[in-house]
Amino acid sequence: MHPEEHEFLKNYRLEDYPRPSVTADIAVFSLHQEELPGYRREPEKKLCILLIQRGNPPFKDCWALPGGFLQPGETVETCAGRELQEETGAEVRLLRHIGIFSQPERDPRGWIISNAFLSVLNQEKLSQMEIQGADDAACAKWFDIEFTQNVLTLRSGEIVLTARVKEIRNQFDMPEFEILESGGLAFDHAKIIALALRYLRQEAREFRLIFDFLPETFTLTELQKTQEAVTGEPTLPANFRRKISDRVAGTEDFTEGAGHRPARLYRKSE
Amino acid sequence: MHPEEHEFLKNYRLEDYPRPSVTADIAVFSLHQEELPGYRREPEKKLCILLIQRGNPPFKDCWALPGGFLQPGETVETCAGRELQEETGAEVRLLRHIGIFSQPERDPRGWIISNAFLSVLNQEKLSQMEIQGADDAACAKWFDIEFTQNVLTLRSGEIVLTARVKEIRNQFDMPEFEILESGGLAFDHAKIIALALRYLRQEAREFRLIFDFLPETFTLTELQKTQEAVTGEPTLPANFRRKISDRVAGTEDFTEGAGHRPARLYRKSE
DNA sequence: GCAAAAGTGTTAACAGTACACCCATGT
DNA sequence: ACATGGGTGTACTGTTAACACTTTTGC
Repeated sequence: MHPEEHEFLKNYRLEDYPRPSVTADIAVFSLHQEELPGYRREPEKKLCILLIQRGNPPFKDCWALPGGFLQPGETVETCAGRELQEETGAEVRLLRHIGIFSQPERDPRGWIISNAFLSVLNQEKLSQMEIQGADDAACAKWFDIEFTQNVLTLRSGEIVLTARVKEIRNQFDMPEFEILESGGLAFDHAKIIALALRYLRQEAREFRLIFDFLPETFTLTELQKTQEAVTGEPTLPANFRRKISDRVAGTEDFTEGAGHRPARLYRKSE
Repeated sequence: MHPEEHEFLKNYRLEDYPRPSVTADIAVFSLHQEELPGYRREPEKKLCILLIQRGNPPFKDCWALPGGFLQPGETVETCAGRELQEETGAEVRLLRHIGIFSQPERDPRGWIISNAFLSVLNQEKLSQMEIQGADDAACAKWFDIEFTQNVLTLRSGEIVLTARVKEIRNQFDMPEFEILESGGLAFDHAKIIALALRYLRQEAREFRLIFDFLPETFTLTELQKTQEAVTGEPTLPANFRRKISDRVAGTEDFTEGAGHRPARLYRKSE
């Protein structure tokens, strides 16, 4: 650095200008298995999302996405990874930045802008996982997701959260969701969830991100059911197999004891 | 709001925690016409980007994307729109958020995180436009863009800026560009430009964002040449016309005096 | 006439859809 | 035996790429 530059920087005071607080909020998706009657039947897979019940105002007792404040020395990605790891105890392998939410009045505490991330947790880890209580001892739960005709429904046992949204374009033609009605969800998190879900579904239709729900090796039917659970659209098995064929590599292992012909196990290729 | 919540908020001090400065930086693209010899020839279109020469340290005299600090009461989108409008004098109709850059050491002035945006300026306005000097009286120029084999070359008259980059995935599998070499570009702006360009090309291949380079009505050949200039890939006219046919609506107007058969003018449909 | 762009038609290759069919297994 | 998922083949349809060809203008 030139001496001139050094001199300039010494006199430069970022603190003289107002600054916002910055957070990372993460929409973490996973799959929830539901056993079906009949010893041969494959369990049904359902898409679910992790939410945390707020222990403090604002939006006390409402449900919110896991997340937290950006700290000095970290990037927004590492912040998202750290917060999620603290919350779930699981290693975070995948993040996607899906938007930034900076409406001035979005948080009653003041000027707080949120980086929204998408993540996917391996189903295997999910079942082993003990969800850690957050720092403020609030409780965390996985909610099954339904999202049709602009109505988002989240269910966890007795708890049912719903939100009605509308897909719009802002003044700069950017795609956004507007909240028409929201019950039980904190802040603008219904918007974030809707956006994350739209992103995830788009990716899953193009055979991306679906591998991250499953263990290292899997059967093609498991992979297909995963795609169907995420997108909400059924596929014909024969066609799915052909389209996926150059994205997977077969192993020499097969499933056993399933009451039907053994299935070859595959892994992601490339 | 409950009285309890109100009480809590009164005692809550966001200022007690460290906060970063937040900026919006915009990669604005447009087309630059180049006349060709022969009275019948269509002028060649070249993709270009607006850069501003920094008048102050850090990176004094280097070239940077237009942008500025987020101010209280605005969203990052309106900040980007405002900064760009101040810089170019033109109305900003389109923005896309393409990423957030928050490496702690990215700006020597301190903790500054940047929201990267993509925008497109109508070619018509570009030719009328007098580029305004920035507040710090630095100069702004349009640079022609080349980006092949991971080498980014920006040219404006005598000035040539080059950067060598590499597309990588970070620890969370997020796509990123790493700067291997960068001459004359400030901060990490080579990364941002590479990411914006990749995004723009992807969109243009799928017939999006290309309309924003042109006036309300245009000929199909102009639209095709626009797509080719952006993606860097040639197309066969007959095939282009078929694929675009349901995204445009024909008008009753035709071009005149071009030295060849008149072309129908179209507008974007839907 | 001629060069340039405007615009239409044709074909072969390819990808996507729907469906029929056989295989292998545990109870 | 049979229900269930594993897996292959095939006919049909729509999309895409490549190329040939005609039209219309200004000089």
